[in-house]
Formats: sequence, structure tokens, C-alpha cells
Amino acid sequence: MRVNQLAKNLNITGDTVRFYTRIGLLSPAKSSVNGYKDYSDKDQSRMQFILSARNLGFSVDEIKVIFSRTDQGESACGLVRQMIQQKLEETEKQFEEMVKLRRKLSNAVEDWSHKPDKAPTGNMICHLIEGTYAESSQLEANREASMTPSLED
Amino acid sequence: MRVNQLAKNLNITGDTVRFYTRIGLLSPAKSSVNGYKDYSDKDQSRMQFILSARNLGFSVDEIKVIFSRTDQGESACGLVRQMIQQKLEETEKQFEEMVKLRRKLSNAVEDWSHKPDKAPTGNMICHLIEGTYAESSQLEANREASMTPSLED
DNA sequence: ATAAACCTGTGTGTTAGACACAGGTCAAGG
DNA sequence: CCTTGACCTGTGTCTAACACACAGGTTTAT
Ligand SMILES: [Zn+2]
Ligand SMILES: [Zn+2]
Ligand SMILES: [Zn+2]
Ligand SMILES: [Zn+2]
Repeated sequence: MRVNQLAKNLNITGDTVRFYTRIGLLSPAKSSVNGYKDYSDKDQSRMQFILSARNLGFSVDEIKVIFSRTDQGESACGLVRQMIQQKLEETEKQFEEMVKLRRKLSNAVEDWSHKPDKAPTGNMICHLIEGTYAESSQLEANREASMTPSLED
Repeated sequence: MRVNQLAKNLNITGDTVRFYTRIGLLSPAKSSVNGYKDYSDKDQSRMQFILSARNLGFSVDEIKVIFSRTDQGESACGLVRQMIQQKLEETEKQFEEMVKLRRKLSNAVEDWSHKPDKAPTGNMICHLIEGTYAESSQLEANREASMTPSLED
């Protein structure tokens, strides 16, 4: 099976398959007749695994680590359980960053609606942006925390 | 003023200042004596503007567009208002992606807690990952939506 | 045979800096 | 004057996960 066939089977682009081949996660045989890469069914299920892992937010490097176990017949389950736990924590942090940014932006939109347009001066490029402070107030941070959806039932 | 002095003033690294110099957002004079770059106060306020804009999530390219106006004395306010509106929408999308990912991960952790470890086989690399489906159910999506903190008061 | 259509591998571009590094500069000491 | 060491500078390279461009090979139809 050639690159575009595999790609079509999994509904991805040939470039994606080539990428994972280039970095060594897929190792197709080389057709002796035309030099084209020849992907096996195992390559396809490997690619499918990569997609599932990426879907869960695993990085390519993390997937490499997983393969380094499973390619030797060892179970990666323990490792994977540990990895996803850490990933959940990272996601939580990023989530909170997003919440902050979202509030920062909507606050800016609100503030700016009270301000007029201005031409730039020697020490002011755009007063809208320059007048927007980075840190959100503690009060807002608390309010946001109370609005953050939890994972508990 | 030299690169590290400017960096210290704004509490950033010299590399950051060099980066923005390299891509042309800062244009310091060159000291004729030693070739070192010589930053003016205007360069510093430019750098400060860049930091404020980056803090609001503006990309370097967007900042370039802003400068292309203000460097000719034209106000960028209209443009900036339009940009931030769009950025707010993008952020909203990314936020929802984060929410989905977070739930996907915590669902996986829950599901996996009921499953045993397994060794890889010919067509299964890690059943935990492979058995985790991409799409969250509509029910969960709705529940998530109701838990999503809104920006309204 | 030939032309069009399709396919392949590889090189490069993308973000916003971080890091490495060879070499320049400067004050203190001999 | 010279040297040692500390500090500083500009530039080249690296990052993640592909997407895109492109020259050239292959296949199919005529
Ligand atoms: Zn497993
Ligand atoms: Zn208001
Ligand atoms: Zn403005
Ligand atoms: Zn349960």
C-alpha cells in the first residue's frame, strides 16, 4: 500500500503519513521496483494509534517513548496512565490561562468602548493597547475561579 | 542604550529584544565605535508596546501591521478594535477546544480505571489509547456547554 | 509515442523566542 | 604594556506538527 492509499484509509493527508515516516515512527518497506514506500497493515494500525494518541493530546515525543516500549513487546499501560495524568494537569493549567486571556480580552473590549480613537504620538503608539494592563485584579481572578466548571459530578 | 540595558528596563531577556530587532520591529542605530546596536527611548517604548500587544494575544505579524500604520502617523485604533474582536472570537473557539480536551482526558482516566494493563499484540499497541474514542457524546457536549462560564454578568 | 494526470520524496516555511557560541570589550592587576 | 577574567555582542540553529511547493518519476489514455 502506498502513502496516499494509507492516508485515504485513515482520512488524513499524505503529508501527515510522510511526516511520521520521516521522523521514524513508521518504517515502510521500499519497493524495489520504483523506490516508493510500501506500507503494511501494521503500519496502518500504527498510524491509527498515533492519531488516537494525538487526539488525546500526546506529543510525538511521548508517542515515541510509548513505541520504544511496545516495540519490544512490553506493555506501555503504566507509562500511559502516568502520562495522561500529567497531561490532565497541564491541560488544567492551559485551561486557566485561556480563561484569563478570555477575560482580559473582553475587559479590553469593554474598556475601549469608552475611549476615542487617537493618532500616535512620539511616546504613544496606540493608547488602547498601551492603556490595557496585564494583570487582572484579584477580585476578577476569584470571580473567575468560582465560575470555572469543575470536573466533579 | 544597549540591548541588555533595554531588556533590564523592561524585565525581559536580551534575546527577546534581539529577536524583535532581527525581524525589523526595532531599528536601533549602530554605534560607530564598536558596531553595537544603540537603542533609543523610542525603541524602548516601541518594545513596551510590543509587550502589551503580545500580552493581549496579538501576533508579531499583527503588530507589524499596526506599526505599518502608526509609523506613518495614522491612527491604528480602528484596526486594533477590529483585530481584538476577531481575537476574542478565536479565543472563544480555542477555549471550547480546551474544554473538550479536558473532558476527554478526564473521561479517559475514568474509563481506564476500570481496565487492566495489557501487553501489545500484532494489531494493538495500547488498548487504553486505542479504545478511547475521539468524539464526545452529544449529551456530554450539552452538559459541558451548561457548565461553561459565560462572560456576562 | 506522447500527452495529461497523478504520484513520489525531499526541501522549506510556519511561532516567538531560547540557546549556543565565537569573538569583541572593558576594568583590574601585574 | 600586557594579560586575565568577566561581561557583552551578533548570528546561526533549534523548537512542534505538519502544510506546501516543486522537480521529477509513473501510469493511463489516446
Ligand atoms: Zn496499554
Ligand atoms: Zn462599560
Ligand atoms: Zn490606537
Ligand atoms: Zn467509573
